[in-house]
Amino acid sequence: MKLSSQAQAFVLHFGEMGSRWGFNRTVGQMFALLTIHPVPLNAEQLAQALKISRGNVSMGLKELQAWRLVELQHQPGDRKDYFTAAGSIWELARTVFEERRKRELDPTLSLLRQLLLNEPQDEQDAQAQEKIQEVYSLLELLEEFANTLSKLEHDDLLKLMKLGSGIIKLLELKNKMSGGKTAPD
Amino acid sequence: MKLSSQAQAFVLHFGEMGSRWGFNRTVGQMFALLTIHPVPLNAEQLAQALKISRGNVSMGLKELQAWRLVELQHQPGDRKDYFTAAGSIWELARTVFEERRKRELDPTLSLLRQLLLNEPQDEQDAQAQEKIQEVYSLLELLEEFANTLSKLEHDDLLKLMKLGSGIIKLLELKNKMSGGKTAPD
DNA sequence: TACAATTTTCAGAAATTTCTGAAAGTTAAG
DNA sequence: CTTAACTTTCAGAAATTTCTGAAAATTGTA
Repeated sequence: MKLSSQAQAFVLHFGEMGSRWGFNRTVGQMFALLTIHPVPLNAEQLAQALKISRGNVSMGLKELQAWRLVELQHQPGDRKDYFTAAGSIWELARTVFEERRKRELDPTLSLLRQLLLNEPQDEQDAQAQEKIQEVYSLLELLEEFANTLSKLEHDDLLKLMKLGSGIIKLLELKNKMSGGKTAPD
Repeated sequence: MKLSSQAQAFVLHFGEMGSRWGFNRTVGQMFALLTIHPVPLNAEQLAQALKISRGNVSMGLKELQAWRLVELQHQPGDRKDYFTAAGSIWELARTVFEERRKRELDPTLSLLRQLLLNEPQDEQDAQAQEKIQEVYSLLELLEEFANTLSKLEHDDLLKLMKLGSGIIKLLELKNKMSGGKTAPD
């Protein structure tokens, strides 16, 4: 398990970025390594390549599985578990996007929904309630939009992302066609 | 500085979510409080309301200013600095979105660009290079898309986000207009 | 200029997160 | 059933992050 210098730099960087993306350094490194490495790796190999303990690898793999980012495989005649990144780069990106939406948006939506059920007790509460409603509406819209993007076919998503400022023209176009009313769901 | 029970819950929750959104607990709480509170607050009030030290408030405010999420104000005849959330909920959301793009995407794009300059030294390097190129292309596209969204007028953004699955029809429409050809569904 | 009000800094303390490695658990094969 | 190969767990150690509070710096006012 000798890493090419390119792979090495890639792996270390994803370790450092890890915390910004929702996991810790070693989990980030493991994910990067499994993504860039052409063939599946077992826990021993991961531990050796990243110079971390066997136990740490086990915990990291558990987390990556919870994120649905890695896939377990078996090699005939070998009892060890082998792992690879779960799918293409695009599929991985989608998965990260979806998991982050779940972790970053859902708990907040759920709490705010809860708070909005309470009857405001006084003027102060009522003011807070208003703000909470605003935040809730925005996050809900964001969640739905993220959902829509998640469900798009690869081709459509690509097209959309490549539109650039052309997106404005398209929105105008739509306005003309439908006379200004928003699409049904 | 007594918080309504609603505000209390809101603030505590944003503290807990803080780390997922890129800041720590107290910074998250401070942001939530400044967002939900109807009038500007000074450092002393923040410290008291959140039961944290004055020094911690100072550091937190510095960070929130780096994120461009709070605004400094002065009250006539009072030497203290007063702070509020920088703009409406929508403006704040945009700012968080942009800052996170900067922190989560830019450093990686920059590293990958760097790596792609290196001539692969061997077969292994070449394989890694290919993966790196794939990741780079995707993140670059994502960055551009995020940029496009950032620059949209509020109205257009709202329209886009509300499109739901209508977005597919719009993409088809665009296809027809520009003579592109893809099989209809 | 001197002073008092306020903010910032930062060394060390406290809290939290991550990591290790030995022990316990699991599983396939004989 | 037994054993050996492997994986998981988890208590405590190590590393990292966050927080405090006293001292230093800054700033407006007289």
